[in-house]
Amino acid sequence: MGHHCCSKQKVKRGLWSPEEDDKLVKHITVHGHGCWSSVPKLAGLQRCGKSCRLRWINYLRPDLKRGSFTEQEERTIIDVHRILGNRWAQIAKHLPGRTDNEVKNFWNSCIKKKLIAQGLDPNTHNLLLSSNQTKVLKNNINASNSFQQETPAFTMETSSKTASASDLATLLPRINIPQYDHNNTIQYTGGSDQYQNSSMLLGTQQRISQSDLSALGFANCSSVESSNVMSSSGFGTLNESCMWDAGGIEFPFEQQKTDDHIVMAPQQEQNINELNRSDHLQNVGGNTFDSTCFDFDFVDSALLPSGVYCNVNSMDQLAWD
DNA sequence: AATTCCAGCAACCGCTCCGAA
DNA sequence: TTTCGGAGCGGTTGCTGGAAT
Repeated sequence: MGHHCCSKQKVKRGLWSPEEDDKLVKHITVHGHGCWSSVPKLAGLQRCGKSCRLRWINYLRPDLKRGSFTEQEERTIIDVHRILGNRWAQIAKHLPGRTDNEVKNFWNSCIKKKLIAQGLDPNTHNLLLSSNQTKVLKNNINASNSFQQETPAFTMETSSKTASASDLATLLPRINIPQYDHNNTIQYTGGSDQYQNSSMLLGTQQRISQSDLSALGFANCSSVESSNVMSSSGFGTLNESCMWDAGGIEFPFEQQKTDDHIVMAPQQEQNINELNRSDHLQNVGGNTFDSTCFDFDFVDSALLPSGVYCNVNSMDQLAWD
């Protein structure tokens, strides 16, 4: 059974030969792909258009990055996946030179297992807290003042302790994403428990209370300093000058201006223009960026029509949507 | 050395979305 | 408004090569 598009044609399936690759590359280099369904005929291939498209996108495209994933890329995948779920194409957009197929395979073959080994649910990224696991976790914490998981997905630096952010994931509803106030400084607000707070709120700074931490078993941890916050993109730090430091997680800011595929809805464009005019987006975490290097697919879940970040985390927002 | 097992990866399948007619 | 075809996406399959027995 072939594809719908080629059910009437006699097409070859399975692995591509170097000769076929060569024909496809030559054809696309000279003519572009145009309509994929016509590519095989024009290129002299006994393949269906769909197969040609996949071969080009996943293997033959000249801008593909080869080799294994870096730690930075791995962190990015985990981080974006936590927000977007199995939307591999969207995730791949944060990794220049990587394809959705590549990311998906890497997730299934590597990251998923790593997360499970850390006691994390790869779907929700929350702790798999069976009573036994909770017990083990608490024992580990009590056994060492400096609790640190092996190869944690993220870390959250406190004044003296480092805890896996994933372990704190259940605190999510209590922790807030940073936002920009009228003075162009980042604030984060109290309680995202609900959407009534979701419009243009600029609340007071908060600490993660000792009781919150204790509830998770972090009995020996000091309460998290106000300068440490978790955003929709994971954990980060507000440095002394109130600049957001994503702790190496840079994906929203790495998007290059060459991303000419970005298409904004008129409302989004207006929002971004407003942000630019009011200099809301400036040199955050040492990464200078503007609207053209920002991933709108990613931020639109956190961007209100008013053009102001709200304190609804992206997961909430996605669920809301 | 032969066989089995398994992880990683490339490719396929089937579905949805979107735009044109 | 409906239909149809192309493109894109996520899930799944199956092949391959290396490790284990």
